[in-house]
Amino acid sequence: MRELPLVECCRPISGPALSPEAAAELEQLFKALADRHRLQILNCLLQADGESVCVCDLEPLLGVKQPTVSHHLKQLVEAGLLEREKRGTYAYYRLRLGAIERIGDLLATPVITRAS
Amino acid sequence: MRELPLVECCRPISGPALSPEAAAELEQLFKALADRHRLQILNCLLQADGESVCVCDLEPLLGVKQPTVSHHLKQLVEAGLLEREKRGTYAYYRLRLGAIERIGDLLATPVITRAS
DNA sequence: CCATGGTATCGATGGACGTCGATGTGATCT
DNA sequence: AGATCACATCGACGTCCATCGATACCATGG
Repeated sequence: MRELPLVECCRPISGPALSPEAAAELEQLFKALADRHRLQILNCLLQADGESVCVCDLEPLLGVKQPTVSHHLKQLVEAGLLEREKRGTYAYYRLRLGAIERIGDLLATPVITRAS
Repeated sequence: MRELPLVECCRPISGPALSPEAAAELEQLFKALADRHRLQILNCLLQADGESVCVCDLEPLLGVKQPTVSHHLKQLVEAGLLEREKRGTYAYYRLRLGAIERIGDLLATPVITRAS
């Protein structure tokens, strides 16, 4: 039979544990970041200093075909990280303000870390 | 034929663009975070305030079977986020110092963001 | 030394995801 | 209007991954 272990295990999870719903939400955000091509897109947009970038320029940078680029851009938009703007036949994408900072905040605040 | 677009697109990518290798490395880290159960494990360990937690206590918390818990813990160890310590028949896991902070740093430093 | 209990590993299965050719859509130009 | 170009969507294919039952491993207890 089990008695008290050497160290107190995961206490009754007092306080604001990460709820399954909140965990699923965070999961979605990190999934959007968990792809090398999407990371390169974000890096490119960050270097663009807030300016917009069109799809045609990302294709040679990433080394994938155009449908794949569009696919990744859509993922990032749906994750709330990018904004889309159409000018003529071109589609321009830019970072949503504070998107990256929001991620950093999530790691530094009670959402994932302890309560205090 | 293409002429100059309305806004200068992704400039010749001057400076420290995220290399494919660096992007792949970052991808691995975010993949480790892109799962609700692994996020709950991290949250639990953060609440444990640096103390260790054994597998048996995570099983009911996550609502998955023991092999699945071990699988996720292994993922987190391989990602460099957790450390494993065996005491008797129990296996205890704890956060590697500065693991979470390192993630935050990645988002705030030139690795992903612009050079300056 | 055998039984037991906690964990790790293996193998199979079902679902999610990245990729790209083909096609659709909408705007620009002649 | 027809042609062309940029981009989005669709459908299919291959691969990766989370999950869990079965089993192996290992330390402890009787």
